Amino acid sequence: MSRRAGARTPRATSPTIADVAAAAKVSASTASRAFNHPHLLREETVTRVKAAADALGFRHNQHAKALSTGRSSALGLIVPDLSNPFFPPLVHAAQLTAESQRYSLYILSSERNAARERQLATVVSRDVAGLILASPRMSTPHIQEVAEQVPTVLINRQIRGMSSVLVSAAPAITDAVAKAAEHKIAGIAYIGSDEQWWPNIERESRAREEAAKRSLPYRRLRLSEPTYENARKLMLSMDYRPGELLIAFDDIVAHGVVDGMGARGHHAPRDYRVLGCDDALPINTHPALATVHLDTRTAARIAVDLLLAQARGDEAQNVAVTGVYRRGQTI
Amino acid sequence: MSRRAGARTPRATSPTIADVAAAAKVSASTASRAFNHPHLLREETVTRVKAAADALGFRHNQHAKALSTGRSSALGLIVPDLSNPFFPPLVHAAQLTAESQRYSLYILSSERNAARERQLATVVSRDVAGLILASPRMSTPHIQEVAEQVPTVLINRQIRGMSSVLVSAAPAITDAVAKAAEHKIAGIAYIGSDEQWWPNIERESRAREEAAKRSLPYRRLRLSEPTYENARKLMLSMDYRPGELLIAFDDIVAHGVVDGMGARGHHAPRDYRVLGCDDALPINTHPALATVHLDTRTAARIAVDLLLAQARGDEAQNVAVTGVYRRGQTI
DNA sequence: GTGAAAGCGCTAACAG
DNA sequence: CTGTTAGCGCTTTCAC
Repeated sequence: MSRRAGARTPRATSPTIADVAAAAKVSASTASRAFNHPHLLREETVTRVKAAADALGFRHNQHAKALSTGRSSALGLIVPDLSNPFFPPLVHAAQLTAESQRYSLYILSSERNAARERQLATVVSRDVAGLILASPRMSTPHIQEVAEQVPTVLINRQIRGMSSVLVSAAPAITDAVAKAAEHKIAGIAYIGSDEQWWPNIERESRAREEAAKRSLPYRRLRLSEPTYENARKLMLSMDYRPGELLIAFDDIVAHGVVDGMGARGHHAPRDYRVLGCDDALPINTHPALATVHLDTRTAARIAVDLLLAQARGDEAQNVAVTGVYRRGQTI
Repeated sequence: MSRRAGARTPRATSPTIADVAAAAKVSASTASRAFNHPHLLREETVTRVKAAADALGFRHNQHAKALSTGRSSALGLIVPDLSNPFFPPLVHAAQLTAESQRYSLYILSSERNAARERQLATVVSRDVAGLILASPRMSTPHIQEVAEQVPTVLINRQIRGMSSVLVSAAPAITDAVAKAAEHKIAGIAYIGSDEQWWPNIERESRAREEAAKRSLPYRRLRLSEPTYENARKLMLSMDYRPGELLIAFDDIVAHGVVDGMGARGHHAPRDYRVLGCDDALPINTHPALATVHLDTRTAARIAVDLLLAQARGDEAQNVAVTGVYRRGQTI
């Protein structure tokens, strides 16, 4: 690490709406109205004010605006882990949607930690017009506490009376199992963490149901955290059952499975079959992983829309966005 | 997509500092001082005010605070692309560092688009106490324009007079080439985009220099965008040179290289060698990729520190954080 | 040490 | 249609 000195930069002071008003020879309220209620003004006045604003490079002070109106023009989005490739596209879509409605978006990452999640939610709830909790791990009472402070929308979690968007993998898991069952499958295993967390529960339940439906042996293999390394190691030591369909929590786990099994000399789809989930990795692998494609961008858009609707007083709504089975060579 | 109606949630109204003051039987100014200048108060008064605040669940209204003091307690961080695994750890570390200094952090993603980057910077610059531009693609004059509005720190870019943190891969590339040169290498190729963008330039320059230093043939293979698919396709059609060392812009490109070459029947390190960069993928692959590990968390911490220092009036500084060569089976 | 009063930049009644 | 006035919640001189 090396350091080297440099110069300092002077700071300009931004024009206020009073400056704009003066330049346009109107009062501050008229200038304000030109932006917020232009229909109340003569068209010529609006034009003149906006021209003056442009000339001065005026931008609203959002803090003053929020203080005055009592509502912020920012939304908050709390995600468990930006490093999980599931979230960045969701975040990005949320940001674009928010912007298109002239809101900005606070993105916060909770490190998959319920306590920190709650802390972030509490702190930010004071300053935003609404909050989106993506796959939250907080307790239901804590979420309700937050929702009392600020309009809140859930992604991948359901709580009575609250808006939510579920990104559902279950139907696609059913499709994948049907596909796998075109060959002989000896049983089904679900590989994920033990968490009581909606995405995990939904996927595990469906895996179990599919096994029951087909009278296949079912088992659940547990990971302390659903990481590549944990999955790979688990495969190294686990009881190998030829012809089993392994349903992994996500693509990261699935790749750990493939590599761990490979190290033991077992290869999909010859010796076993494996399904991933999310379809969000920046690289492909060989053999191409069968997975579930989840449209998180749509989910994010809907979440923002529901949030804004709720902030306007609309009722809570529940929406499900359904993933689709995406073929690969591992089934 | 299915919808179902639900109930609405009532909203509580937050206590103000006046409420706290009343509860503690002091004036608003005293209550304020208890938080901002406790040393001016009797210890007992501070305790009493804070107790009252806790009892009421008081949280400062950041908008009012920012308006009153003229400075926000939020920082902004603009990254080109959250979906690139290089950035989430950086973002996360920046967030933690900011929080530890009682700042919150606005994260914005520019979609690798210079115009949008500028727009985001302009809009947010009005509302934050400082701005970090990570690997910006904006023109230098545009960056300077932003820096006139708000304290700004650059990551992976250098501009005279501005603070910057460079996450340098070059020394590690030199190490990697040395390692590869323990075997016979027939030449060096750099595979990246054509962009005049610091990370790309730094890596390409070093690759070229290493070739010159060893009197090896050098070539540059161009990608329109540095994606997995582009790299894979390029490998399919490119002029294959046995024993060449391929230095990829990042790990994503490197994996495209490995897969494209694999499809042509060429395998590293037997037929060619390949180096990636970033070491941030959530999965490993076989053969394990030789890469450059970049400590983006440290870089982010330093960036936040420099930013806060600059906001306090310190001079601009330049810091380099150096990546290290990480062994793999592809060299 | 503490309180009273003014003001940050903006919006929203209320007049006219 | 537009200006005047008051006030959002907080900090900060300035008195006491």
